[in-house]
Amino acid sequence: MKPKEQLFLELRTKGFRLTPQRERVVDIFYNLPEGEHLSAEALYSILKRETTDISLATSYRSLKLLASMGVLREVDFSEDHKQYELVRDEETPHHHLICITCGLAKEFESDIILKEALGIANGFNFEMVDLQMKLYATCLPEKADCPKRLETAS
Amino acid sequence: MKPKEQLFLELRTKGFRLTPQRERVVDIFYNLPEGEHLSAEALYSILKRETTDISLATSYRSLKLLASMGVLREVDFSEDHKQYELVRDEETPHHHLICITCGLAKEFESDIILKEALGIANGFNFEMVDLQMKLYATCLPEKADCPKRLETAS
DNA sequence: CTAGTTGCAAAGAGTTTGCAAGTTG
DNA sequence: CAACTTGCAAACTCTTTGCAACTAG
Repeated sequence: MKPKEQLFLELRTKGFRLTPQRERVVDIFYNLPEGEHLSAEALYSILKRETTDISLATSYRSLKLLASMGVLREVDFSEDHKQYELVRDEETPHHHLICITCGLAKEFESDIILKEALGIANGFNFEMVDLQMKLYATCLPEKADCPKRLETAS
Repeated sequence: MKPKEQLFLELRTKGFRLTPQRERVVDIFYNLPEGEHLSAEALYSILKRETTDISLATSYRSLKLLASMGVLREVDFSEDHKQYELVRDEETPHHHLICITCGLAKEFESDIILKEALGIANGFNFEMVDLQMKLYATCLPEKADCPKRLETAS
């Protein structure tokens, strides 16, 4: 992703201000392991936990702002919470495998799917803008790398 | 999809009752062109328009009930409204191409995508349960079969 | 300084639920 | 009739917003 300094400059250029809250929000996302996502609530509680004074409203506002600047992307697989992830520059569209047992979401990419999707959009006379696939699954009993699975397996 | 009579029988078997409201809801979905979806609000206003006395709450409740029986499926591409579609029996997982200009959703299937998804789930040691792909797109200027596009095109 | 930002609490949108009255089987 | 459903309105959840106090540049 773009260096933080560049992002901060971009903020100012657009007439926005670099507040401590925004700085921390950016930090959190830049340090988030690739493939992880945060909701406004989750972001809020992380920030609360680590001294940073922030309100839930500001958490929501920062996410919206950063998403509108193309720094974050809204992804929606947890039904009721919108989640946000960092947009990384090298990136090709990626998809999510969501464990219906524990809710864990893993990312993956696929050229085959991408190519097929482009072709399909074309066939409908549409131009593809974004692609999101959600693959709901349960982990197999033998290889239980899903924490919840171990609990429920009797 | 399964014959209405069978569905009604199934209702009774499970201790549910066949109320006029439920009967109409089922009718509406059975007569809906393949690939169309309804939200609770939309269903409610269709039913209101055509004499059937129904409340919004019952509209929500019927959708939930029918979804829990596997008659309807929840699909979520319009951000804020949950939509429901009829589950048709012959069906393979299908996907949605969503026009970001007018919101129109077209359905499509793809063996290639299905096969790829199965393989990927397997690679993660997961068993695929459901697959939903959302392909966001705009229609191409030359072939504007999207109503809104014509308006906005200056 | 002054325009942008924050926190708070109130307002909104979509959905669910408690309850008394009404229906189905 | 008894159990299930309905309509209504109130409650809930997630998110947005108005406003006065605050702050970055």
